[in-house]
Amino acid sequence: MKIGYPCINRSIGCSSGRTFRLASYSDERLITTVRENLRCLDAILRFNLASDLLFFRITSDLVPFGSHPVCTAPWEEIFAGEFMALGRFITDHGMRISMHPDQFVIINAKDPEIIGRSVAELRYHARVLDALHLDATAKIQIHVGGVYGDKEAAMERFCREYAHLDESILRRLVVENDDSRYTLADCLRIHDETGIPVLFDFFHHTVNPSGEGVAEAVERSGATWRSPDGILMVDYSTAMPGGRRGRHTESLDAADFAEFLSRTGPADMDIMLEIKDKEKSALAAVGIARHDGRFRRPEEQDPVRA
DNA sequence: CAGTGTCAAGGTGGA
DNA sequence: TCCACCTTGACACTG
Repeated sequence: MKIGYPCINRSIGCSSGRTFRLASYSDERLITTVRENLRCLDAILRFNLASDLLFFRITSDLVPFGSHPVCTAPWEEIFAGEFMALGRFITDHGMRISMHPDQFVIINAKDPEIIGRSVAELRYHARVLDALHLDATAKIQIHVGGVYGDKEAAMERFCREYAHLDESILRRLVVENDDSRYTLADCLRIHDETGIPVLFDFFHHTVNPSGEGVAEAVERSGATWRSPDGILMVDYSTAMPGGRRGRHTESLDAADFAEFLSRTGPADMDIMLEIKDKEKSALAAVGIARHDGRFRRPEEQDPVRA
C-alpha cells in the first residue's frame, strides 16, 4: 500500500504547476516555467520519499498549454535529461505516479472537435509519463464524460472512442466513478466492454452510489487491474460536514479513514488523499495505515511482490 | 502592493 | 436560450 496526495505540496514553498496566461505565451516563457516546475517536482518527490509518501499525482500544469496548438517548444528534447533523472528517482524508490486531466477531457462527446481536443490532452499526459520513462503502472485517470440525455448511448460512445485511442494512451488510461453521473457500476460495465481498469473514488461512491458496500467496491474495482497496470488506485476523501455536495474536507478524518481501512480488509491498494491540506493529511494517513498493519516502508516490503 | 477578477478547454440544471 | 455553478489555485490587472 502506498499513500499520497495530489499535485500540490504546501510545506516546501514551491509549485510544480506554475503557469501563465495563454495570451502571454512564448516559447521562452514556456521553457523558463517548465524548468522551474521540474525543479520543484524534484523537491516534492524528495520530500515525499523522506516522509514515506510513495504515491503522487503530477499536476497537469507541469507543461502549461502542453496540448494546445500554441505550444510548439520541443520541451521533451530540451528537458530530456531532467525528465529521465526524475523518472529514475521515482522508479528507484518504488514510487507510484498518476495524472488526472480535468473536466475538459470528454471521450464520449458528440462533437468530434471536443473529442479531438480530449485526445490531444490525453496524448500530452502520456508524453509526460513517457518522458519520465515510467512503466504502465503510472496511470492517467479520467471520468466517463457527459450523459447528453441518453446514458446508454453515451456509454457506448465512450467504448467506441476508447477503442480508437493510441497505444501510448491505452496502456495508461483508467476510468473513475464521478460524483453525479457515472457510478461505480457504470464504470465496471465499461470495463467489461473495454478492459479499462476502474479507479475507485470512495467519496464519489458515497455521494453517487450504485449499491456496493466498500469492501465489495474495492474488490470489484481491484479485479479490473491486470499485472502491467499495478494494483488498484483509490481516491479517498470525505464530505465537508455541512458543506455543499462535492466539497472536500479541510483535513483528514482519522476515524473515518481507519474505518475505511478496516472495512476493506487485507486488500492491497494505493490511496490518494484528496484533502485540502494535502501532504499533512497524507502523513496522518500513513500513520493510521501503519498502525493498521497495512503500510510498510519499501525496504520492509516483499521484494518479489508484483 | 494588496485585493480581486479571471483564466484553453464542458456539462448540467435552473431561470 | 442564457447564465451560474461545479472546484481550485494562481496569474495578472486594478486601484
